[in-house]
Amino acid sequence: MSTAKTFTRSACAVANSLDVVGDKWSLLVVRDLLHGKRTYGELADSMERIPTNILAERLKRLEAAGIVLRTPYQQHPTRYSYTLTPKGSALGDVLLAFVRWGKQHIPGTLALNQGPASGTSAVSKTGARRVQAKT
Amino acid sequence: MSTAKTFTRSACAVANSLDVVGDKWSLLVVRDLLHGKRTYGELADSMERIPTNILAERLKRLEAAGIVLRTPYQQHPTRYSYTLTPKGSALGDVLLAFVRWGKQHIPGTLALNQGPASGTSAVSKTGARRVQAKT
DNA sequence: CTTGCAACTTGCAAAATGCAAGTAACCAAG
DNA sequence: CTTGGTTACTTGCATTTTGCAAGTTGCAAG
Repeated sequence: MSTAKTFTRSACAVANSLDVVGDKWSLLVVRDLLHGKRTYGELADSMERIPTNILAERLKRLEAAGIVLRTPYQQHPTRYSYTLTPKGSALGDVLLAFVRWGKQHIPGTLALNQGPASGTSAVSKTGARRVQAKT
Repeated sequence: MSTAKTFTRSACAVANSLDVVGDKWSLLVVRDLLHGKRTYGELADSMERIPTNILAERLKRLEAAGIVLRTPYQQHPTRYSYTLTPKGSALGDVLLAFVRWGKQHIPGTLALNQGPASGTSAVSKTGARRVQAKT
């Protein structure tokens, strides 16, 4: 039998990848997890201010897809921490491709490059002028 | 003045890339254009059967974003052909990253690798059984 | 017993998606 | 000159997905 799924759209790897992470938020959550964020609250506090209901739903979907892992890190008020599985970390290459494309073709955008475990965090900018971060 | 846009969500290159191509269809259109499809009809006949209203809207958005170029290829009933700009072709790297990730982590998916201009078209498979490519 | 988190859930209004059908411009037959 | 075919879209909804705000739960501290 192997894993013979019936694909929703086609057998194309791109189409099926997009069915999992092809929306405006999923990859940003993965980005933040790669950056070392662990708790729901940290994820909700991202620059892009993801709505909390969307965050909750995405975490469930990503967990169901085997991309994130949810584990309790505290007992009494049971709280969970979110981390990436190997499958999730592998999306780093996709993120990288987006970063390179964005930096080269969307003036003013920048990238926070994360070191997988090292914690190195450099900022690189592109074209244009300074951009206002929110106060 | 340069190109000082106000970003909708943040200055992050990933976030802004996703604002342009972060949906389930845009990158599939780019994929097909990389594969050499040129006309509206050819694009509409993709494996994934994109609804025509969505295709029309995406082509407009991608054109507005400087990713595709619309040029008339015939006069009397004026018909247009769609091609990728350099900015659009550069998305090939993102597509490639998705292909690699999908092939490695979504069993059964496959990739039609396109040669940018060479027309070489090899098929590589992952896991599962053989899948029918279009004739 | 009232606050104050942290982590979600719920209630809609608004926007995006998808399916089916319709339209427009032109050509070729009958 | 009327019918039919082709290509490229547009239009009309029904359904689904967003997004904003506010509410809920578990527990600890004052």
